[in-house]
Amino acid sequence: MKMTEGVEWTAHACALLAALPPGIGLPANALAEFHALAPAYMAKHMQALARGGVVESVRGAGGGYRLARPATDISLWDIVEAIEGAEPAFRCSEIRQQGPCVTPNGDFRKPCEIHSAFGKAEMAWRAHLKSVSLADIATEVTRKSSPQKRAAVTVWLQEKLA
Amino acid sequence: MKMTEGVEWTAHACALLAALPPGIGLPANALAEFHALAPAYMAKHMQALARGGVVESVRGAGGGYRLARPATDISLWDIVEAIEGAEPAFRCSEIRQQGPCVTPNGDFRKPCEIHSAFGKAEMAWRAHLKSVSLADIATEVTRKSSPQKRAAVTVWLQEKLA
DNA sequence: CTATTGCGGACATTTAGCATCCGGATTATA
DNA sequence: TATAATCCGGATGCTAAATGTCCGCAATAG
Ligand code: FES
Ligand code: FES
Repeated sequence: MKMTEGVEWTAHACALLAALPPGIGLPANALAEFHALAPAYMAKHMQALARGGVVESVRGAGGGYRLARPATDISLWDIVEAIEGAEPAFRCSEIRQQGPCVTPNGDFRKPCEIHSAFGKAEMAWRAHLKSVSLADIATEVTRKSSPQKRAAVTVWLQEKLA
Repeated sequence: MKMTEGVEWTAHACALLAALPPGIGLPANALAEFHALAPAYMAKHMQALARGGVVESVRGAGGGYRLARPATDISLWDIVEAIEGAEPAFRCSEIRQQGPCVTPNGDFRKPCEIHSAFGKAEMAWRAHLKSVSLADIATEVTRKSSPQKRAAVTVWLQEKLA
């Protein structure tokens, strides 16, 4: 039950993009640099985000990644889905259909109780992630950060966007 | 984000134990046989359940595993915790403390928004699993199974408990 | 004493995650 | 038009974890 590191990486990257003026983006290299992450691997993750429709890519000089939608319309679940896929963590291999006591006319149309319990738990998890938007996160992070921090970020951004 | 197969294996094994008369158990071999699972690996998982306090082990001839508590007091989360551990799936490596814009007096006592959002989602997931007991599952499974199936299980159990 | 059973460690195999690199395509800019 | 910046997808290697087996030891019932 471990989530890929890439989720933390890309969630923070998206939070940074969400703090930018709408339509403005950053190249993958800059997004990696901002959190001191491996640039090549970050690039891979950003490609996955683009395939998942969370960000848009702009190729060529001056290009980069920007949010594909307003930050209010992007949830943490969208990011998880793009990076990890939509497969449930609990994978049922229908072991109830195996063994010495399976009856030939066994009725397996009804879902397994265990399977559905885990399914519902996972839906609760997803629902919570869907309820948190990038805008929520970006505003909270900005509100909580010190003036020095904000200034440092502004300077860095001006250099990167120049 | 994948859960170990062992959770499905042991959850079904515990459901079987919950259907037995209180205090009665089965050896790991029988639990594996019932769902046609790899006996040696099932034994490993049952040891983990015992370490986690979900089942009790009885050594020696005629021994085996039985539930450590009434089935109403054992939840699916107890099983997940015993097999997978209590570590959250989302592991924050505090990447916000890295990069060119971190201020020396950065205040990282406040939790990261992203981190806490994932933490809350995971708590919702656990809460749902904690709300489902083995007794719930065992009664539902028994209720839904056909008379032939119940008869086959009874015969098999008599052979194993003899 | 012997057969049964759980316990823990060692070990091998397979799979998934982490990370890098490269060639090709696209585009702004000089 | 030439050049540099940038994304894209695939190939590749490395590491960690999950999967699965085996063995010797300890406990216990008969
Ligand atoms: S058969 Fe897969 S969870 Fe029950
Ligand atoms: S620093 Fe780890 S989730 Fe924000």
